Amino acid sequence: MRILFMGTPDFAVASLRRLVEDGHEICGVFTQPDKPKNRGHKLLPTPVKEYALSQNLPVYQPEKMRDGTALAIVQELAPELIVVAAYGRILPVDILEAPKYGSINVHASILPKYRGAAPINWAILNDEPETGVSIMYMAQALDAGDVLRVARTPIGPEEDLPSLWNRLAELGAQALSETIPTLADGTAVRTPQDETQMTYAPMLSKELSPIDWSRSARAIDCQVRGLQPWPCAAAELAGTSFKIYRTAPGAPCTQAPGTILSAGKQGIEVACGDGMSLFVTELQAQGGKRMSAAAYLLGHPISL
RNA sequence: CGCGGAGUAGAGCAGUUGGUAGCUCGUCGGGCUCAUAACCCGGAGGUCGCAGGUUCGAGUCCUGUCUCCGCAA
Repeated sequence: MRILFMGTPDFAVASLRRLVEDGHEICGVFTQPDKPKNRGHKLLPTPVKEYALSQNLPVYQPEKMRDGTALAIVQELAPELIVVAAYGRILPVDILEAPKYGSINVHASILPKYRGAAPINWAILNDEPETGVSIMYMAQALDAGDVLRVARTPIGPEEDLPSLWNRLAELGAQALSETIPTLADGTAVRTPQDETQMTYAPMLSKELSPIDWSRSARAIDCQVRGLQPWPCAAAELAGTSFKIYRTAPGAPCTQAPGTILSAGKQGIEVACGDGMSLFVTELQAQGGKRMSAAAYLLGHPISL
């Protein structure tokens, strides 16, 4: 099938790679413009752009989606289908409806749950037992189109975002690969989303970073696992601020939330709000590297 | 050239006004103990990111270069 692909991060690369491997004709790839946002003022291509160029696929990085130029490109490429995966932009309806088979999206949640920009993060933050990917038609409202296929996967009790992210990227690519033939032969089944069950997974921000030790140990652990690789959970311990990358369940305790109970090989044990403690086992100080709490303590002893 | 921090034993750090490199952990050997992630004794392990320069002498000063990281996005 003649496909126009749109995506930006490595999550999308998995799907694009699969389309290429499946032998589809990729007539073009849309990805976000390179932005000079990195340290040192460097322009870095998006992961999708990098992969597309390696495959000699034509890359387009329109600044605006609604000034007509993007639509003109789409019309010239004349795709039979548009596949979108984490593109990061809202597409106007005239683009969505341009191809013969319309436009479908790979979304990392079981719709109608977790519509929006950060579904994987929020699934972990909310301590969901499972999540998945949905392949759906794109409609005018955000992530609201009819669902074509769903694939589910359990979230491990200690799973962090990078792990789940990679698994869902592959799951999404697989589901996408399975869906496209059903569009071509007309066997695709469209299931409207149950709007009453809809929830949003809004974009993350640094405001989510600070750890509130009065929350339960489990909730904080989810916060730590779900906010990677950005913005990361953060906390001040013994007068120094840290990014917290990993924690482990502790034991019952009676001290006030936020109290440091111990600091040693097992990590830094902090009292939480539900009468349980939590071991901070992996962290990063400002300007420092990410390391185990035990290693950090060797050079920066914390006296209780 | 967006701001800033850092590169010293396997790991995390210290090293004052330049004078033959220390700490904690780990590691190896020995000991104690019913036992141990505990404790005691002893040992190994570093051309101090790289390249130049100043100096009688530089981890410590100067210049250049590479790499990593925090902020900001």
